This record gives sequence, structure tokens and C-alpha cells, in this order.
Amino acid sequence: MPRGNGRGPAWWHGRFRGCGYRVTVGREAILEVLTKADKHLSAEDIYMKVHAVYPAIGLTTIYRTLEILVNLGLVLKFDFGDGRARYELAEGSKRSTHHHHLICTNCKRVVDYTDFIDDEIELLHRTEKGLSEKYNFAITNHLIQFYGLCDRCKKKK
Amino acid sequence: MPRGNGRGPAWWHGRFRGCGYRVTVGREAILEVLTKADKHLSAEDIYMKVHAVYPAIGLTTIYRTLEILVNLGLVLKFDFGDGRARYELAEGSKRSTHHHHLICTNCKRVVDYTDFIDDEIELLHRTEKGLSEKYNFAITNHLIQFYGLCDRCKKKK
DNA sequence: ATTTAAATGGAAATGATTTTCATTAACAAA
DNA sequence: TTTGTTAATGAAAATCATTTCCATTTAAAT
Ligand SMILES: [Mn+2]
Ligand SMILES: [Mn+2]
Ligand SMILES: [Zn+2]
Ligand SMILES: [Zn+2]
Repeated sequence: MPRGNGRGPAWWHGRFRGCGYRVTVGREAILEVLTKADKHLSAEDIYMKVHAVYPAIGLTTIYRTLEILVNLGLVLKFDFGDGRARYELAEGSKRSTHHHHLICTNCKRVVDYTDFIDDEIELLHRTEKGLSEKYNFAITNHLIQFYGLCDRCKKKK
Repeated sequence: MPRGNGRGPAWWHGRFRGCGYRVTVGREAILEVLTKADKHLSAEDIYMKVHAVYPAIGLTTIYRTLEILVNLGLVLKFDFGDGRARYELAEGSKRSTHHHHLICTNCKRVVDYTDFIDDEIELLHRTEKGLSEKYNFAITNHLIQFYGLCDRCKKKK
């Protein structure tokens, strides 16, 4: 088992320092919050949780750190259509598996799903290969979201 | 062939009036611009094109009209990651076929593609059906985007 | 032509995110 | 451990796409 990839607070330190970034209290706190999160958090959600423990850390730092994490591929940034970005740990990070999203266009609720992913993944790879060749793109990732009305919102209408 | 669904400037009038909306010069102009567009336009792109012909029409009207068109399903709204929404006619409208997008994360170029769509569509339907049942969502549409480096940007790196 | 509510434009407001800049802190080197 | 270099930071201000307000105009039913 690769060192630093399992338990312990520092699984991402190496990746971070390797890119010339410093490990700071704020960054530790942000990763901690993301690791514990069970929902899709906005920058402000993260700010509030971090602020509860480290009141000195500002919202600006949250944004700056998230940008780095997204660029490193440790965190994924999503737009679920409510005007604020949402963040979650990427696959390969601890608490995370590759999944897609189901979004209620009415109440903005988001469901993670991994069902049917086998077929999807397979087709995705085929599609990516085909597209790469035809359009000369080096494809690195994809976004798949389904929209509709959730259980509750369906009833209300 | 259903009347008003082919040529002519008014193919959407019925749909529009049917929902209690009035047909105005501004709205005609906006639809006209979208129909002629060969790229993905931002609200301001549309504003400038409309403004060239009808200087009296304001940006606010562009936004308001686009919102209606999106709600009616006549226009699709996309986020390609550059901070401004992009719009294009939806499938079922004149110049438009269902397609997905390939986005360069470096220069933000966007490629429409319809290749491999047959397989995708088939899997999509199966996935939608499965998800609908399992999560009790009434799925209405989906978003599929691939990200990577385009031809040019690949070389530069 | 008259009537009435919907549509409009321009200015102001909003609000998420980014930028600026003076200060602090990480950490490599001594 | 102390020091020096430079990245990181927070607070406030700026940005900028989109929304809201409200007085005026206009589509279209009568
Ligand atoms: Mn998720
Ligand atoms: Mn397109
Ligand atoms: Zn809902
Ligand atoms: Zn490019």
C-alpha cells in the first residue's frame, strides 16, 4: 500500500509540495473539510466550516486554495445551476469514487450515482477515443449530468 | 408537414403565444440572431448583433427573453467555464440537431459533435430509465461535455 | 380607437469571484 | 535555532455577469 495514500492527514502533502506549494494551516483545514464532507460544498460552505475552527482564515484563501486543488486534479468543481460553484474531492482522493450527477431543476437537489456506470464508462472510453482521433483533442475528463424533477418536486406539480 | 414548423420567420410564434407571451420586435430579433448563429453566443454577443439592427433594444431584454426561451425549451443554455452563459437553439428548432460538446480547457474553444451519438443516445436512454426508476426522478434532459486540449493548445505545451 | 396587462430600457442593485497590497508565515539554508 | 527569501494571507476594493426596480411603452384583445 503506497505510503501516505491511506489514513493520516497528510496523504496530499507530497503531491502539494512536489508542485512547489507550501502546506499551510488553512490548506490543511480546507482539505479536512472536503474529506469529511458528505455533500457538495460551495466556497462559502467550506469557509464557514473552516471558520468555526480557524476564524482567522478568510474567504479569499478558500477560493485561492480551491483553484489550486482543482488544477492539481485533487478536487472537482461543478456548476449545478444555482449560481455558485460546488466542490468535491476527486476520484483518487480518499472518500471519493467516480460518479455522475442527477440534478433537480426545481429544488436544485443533487444525487450522486454510480449505477449503470459500467456501461457508461465503457462507452465513454470508446467515445473519447473516437473524438480524440477525429478532432485531435487530448481528452482529459468528462462531465455528465442528468436533469429533471426529483421525487418531492414531482408530486408538488 | 406541420404549418409554421418549416421556413418562415414565425415558426415559434404559435408556441410563444400559446404560453401567453407576446410577440415583440425584440423577441423576433433575438430568435433571428439565434437562428442565423453558427457559434455559441453569449447574452452580450446576441445583444450586439440585435443592437446593430435595433439599437433601442436593451441588454435586459436579451436576458429576459433568453430566460423565457430556455424555459420553453426552444433554446439551450450552457456553461463552458469562461464565466458567461452561452446559448444555442435547441433540437427541434430549425438549424439545430442534438449534439454534445468538446471543450478546450486552455483556449475555451468548443466543438459540437454528433459522432458516436447513436451509441450514446441508446445508452443514455437506458441510463435515464434506470435512474428514473431508482431515484424517482422525472428526467427531462442531460448534459454531456468532454474536456481536454485542442489541436493547437496541445502543440503549444 | 380604447383598454389593460405584459414588455421594455436604463439605472441601480446584487452577489459570486477576483484583484490589490501591505503583512505574515512556511521552510530552506545557515 | 535563527535567518532570509518568497509564497501565502486577509481585508477591502474591484470586477462583471446577471437581476431587480420602476416609470414608460406597446401588443393585442375588445
Ligand atoms: Mn458528487
Ligand atoms: Mn453546441
Ligand atoms: Zn426537487
Ligand atoms: Zn485550445
